[in-house]
Amino acid sequence: MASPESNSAEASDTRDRVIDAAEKLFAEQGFEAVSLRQITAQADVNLAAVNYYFGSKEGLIVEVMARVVGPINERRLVMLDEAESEAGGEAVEVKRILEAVFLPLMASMNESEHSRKVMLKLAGRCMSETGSEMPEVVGRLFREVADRFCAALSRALPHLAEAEVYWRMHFTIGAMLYALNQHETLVLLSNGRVEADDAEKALQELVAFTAGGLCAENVSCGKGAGK
Amino acid sequence: MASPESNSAEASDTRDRVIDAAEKLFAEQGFEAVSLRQITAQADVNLAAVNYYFGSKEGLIVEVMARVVGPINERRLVMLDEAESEAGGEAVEVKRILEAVFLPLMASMNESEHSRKVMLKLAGRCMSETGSEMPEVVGRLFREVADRFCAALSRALPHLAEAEVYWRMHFTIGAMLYALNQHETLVLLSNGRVEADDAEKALQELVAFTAGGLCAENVSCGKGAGK
DNA sequence: TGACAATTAAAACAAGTGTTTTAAACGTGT
DNA sequence: ACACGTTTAAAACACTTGTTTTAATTGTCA
Repeated sequence: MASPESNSAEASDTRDRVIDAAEKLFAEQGFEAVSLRQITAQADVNLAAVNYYFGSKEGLIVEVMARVVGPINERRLVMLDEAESEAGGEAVEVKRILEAVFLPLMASMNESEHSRKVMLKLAGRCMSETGSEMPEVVGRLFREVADRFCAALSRALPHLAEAEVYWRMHFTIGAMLYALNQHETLVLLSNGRVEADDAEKALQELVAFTAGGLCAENVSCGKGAGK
Repeated sequence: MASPESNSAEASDTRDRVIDAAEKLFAEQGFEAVSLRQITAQADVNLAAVNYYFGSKEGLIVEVMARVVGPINERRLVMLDEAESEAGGEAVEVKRILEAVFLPLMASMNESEHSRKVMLKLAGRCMSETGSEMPEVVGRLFREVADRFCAALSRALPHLAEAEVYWRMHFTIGAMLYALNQHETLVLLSNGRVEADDAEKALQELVAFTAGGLCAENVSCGKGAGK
């Protein structure tokens, strides 16, 4: 009768193995595409363990996402705090805001060996899936960071109307997620001119592009202005 | 024995109804999430009709995608052709290249009444789904346009290395698709500061942002340059 | 009208899903 | 050593999926 979820301190071997396997498989194939039987087979664990430990498949998804995205968002807020206190009362410059968004994600990719592509695709997937495919609980994990960074951007870009800040922040997220999610597509499409696994370069390009987009005053650019 | 797919000229009522229903449902819920029973019920048609006319579910997906995305890509190429011939031998300016990418999509949203959100979500979905969820045939629909626009951008942005053009084009696509796919999220997140269904404004903001990103030389911007 | 093909309809199929149930094994504290 | 709660194991359940099969119906041309 007692729920196994209540004892959080005790480490169950099979419980962790389930989460590890789920993280890997979710990253590779998406939440819906992966079956509990795949997960439990990968974890070398009985099928019923998932419903025993997590209540349901959705419960497992929430657990996995929280473990992956929680630390990243924490570090994002820390970096933004640091930048804001360094700036005193002044607005933080756009470049630093963007780095506070991107760096923690990139860093967590380099932490563990296998986590590189896992985190990458998982993070990308977590927002490319819409509505019903994505438990609302997971969405809530991002609400706080989104609000904080929106406020910071508004201060850094006072020449933009409030709605424009939201638009551009939206585009920024899209650029980042698509870059993560479809990285292989880029490597393939560029015929090797873009190297795989060059996280350094990716971050550099991403910051350059999104900063340029966020700070843009108008669209006149390159060869002469429009007629 | 004869395959019904061979007679393309004849218009079968139920065949069209299946495609219409599938387009709507795929747009709302994604390719995998929609079952053939949902589609045939919506179309008021027998279940077996799908396999009869399209061979399989994947065959139906290809048909739907081709019908939606084909005309859009054709118009994109036409607009790029026009811009290039207008420019003579000169490079087309970035703003016009971007409009050639975005305008046909926006325009097709305003064509038919119901197609607004349908096309929107469908187009967004067509690239946010990765690998196995997306038949390779559909991906091929975009190969030609991608190559043409990459070449145009390379000419318009000669100061960028080739790899950088690919990176930034990638980010551009990401911004566009995310804007389409997660538009409701933006409306919600902005607390009404961003209005729904304002395609005009969306295009304007998208062009401004992506042009700024594509043309960016460096990331110094806003309040003072980085330390 | 009769025959033959194209189309629609209904039912069944085989496989896979998440979940639940029922037992067995394990570990721990008395 | 015994009993009790926790954890694993195996099977079954109820349901949905895409696909096939089998029949009935329709339409068209000779």
